[in-house]
Amino acid sequence: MSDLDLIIQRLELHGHRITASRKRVLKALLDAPAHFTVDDVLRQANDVGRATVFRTMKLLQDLNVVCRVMMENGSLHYRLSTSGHHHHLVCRSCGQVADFANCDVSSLIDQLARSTDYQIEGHWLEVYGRCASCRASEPVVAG
Amino acid sequence: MSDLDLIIQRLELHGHRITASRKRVLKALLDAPAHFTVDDVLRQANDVGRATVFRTMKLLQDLNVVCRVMMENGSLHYRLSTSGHHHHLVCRSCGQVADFANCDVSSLIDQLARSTDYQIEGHWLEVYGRCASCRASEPVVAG
DNA sequence: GGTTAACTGATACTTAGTCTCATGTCGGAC
DNA sequence: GTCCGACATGAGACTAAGTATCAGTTAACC
Repeated sequence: MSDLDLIIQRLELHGHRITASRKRVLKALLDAPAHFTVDDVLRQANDVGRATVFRTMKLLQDLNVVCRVMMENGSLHYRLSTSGHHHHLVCRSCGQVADFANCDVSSLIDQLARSTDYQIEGHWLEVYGRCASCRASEPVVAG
Repeated sequence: MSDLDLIIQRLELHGHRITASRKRVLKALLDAPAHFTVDDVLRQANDVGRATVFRTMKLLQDLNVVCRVMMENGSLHYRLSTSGHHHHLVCRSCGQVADFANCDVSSLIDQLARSTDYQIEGHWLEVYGRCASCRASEPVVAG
């Protein structure tokens, strides 16, 4: 079963219709590079209306088909979502994104819950750095 | 020395001019509640131009006078910045924001650096939950 | 094939922020 | 004290990202 079929199945399972526009958006996503903007999808699936692309992206977020990556400049990118809860490690130089799921924030969370009297229910973590290949090609400035 | 004077000093120190518009923006910030949007500042300092308010807010970010808080709905709020590096704990019910600086993400960072071959240079963490008073007034639904 | 609720797309609108450029003004030099 | 240039301002046009509206279309179930 292809990735496309799997996503379609998930849509059906949640009572959403499989329409031509949705299929076109899905194909655009699956053909896209590792991360992309809504605008990239609009250009790729250029016969699908703007509003529909936005609606579809939101739907796919709700179904955990895609997730959002906050780039360091504040712009939002999207990415096919592999696992459930995970975070992103974004390369400042080339923009490459790596996922990580071993999110060891739980001890911090426990500590916070005790010290602040908040009941902690969620968190959003993005990590920025430079990937191996960028480090190799742009040697660190002596300091 | 007042908070206003301290900020003005910091502006001067970095070679920025102290203008009437900047002072009006600063007063609006200091009078504002714990967190606010650029729009709130615009309304408060309503004789200062839109572009100037945005420019001033950016300048104050660069000088670490204010910091940005990402609300869970994706909208950006601002907040007078107390310490240096810190994170926010946002109440989902009332929007109250608490700072925390004991950011114990370093072990996670070390772990990530080893496993991913990225050189980690920064991170952005926001934590969401419910504050003590909201928990008291809205008892948890049985489940 | 008919029905209908869900979906679509054109378009107008909103929000958040940037760009441009003519005009204004801070503050150091004299 | 006033001169002057670089810095700052504000009006308004523009951009980007997303939402709202609504008449028309269509998938899915019978």
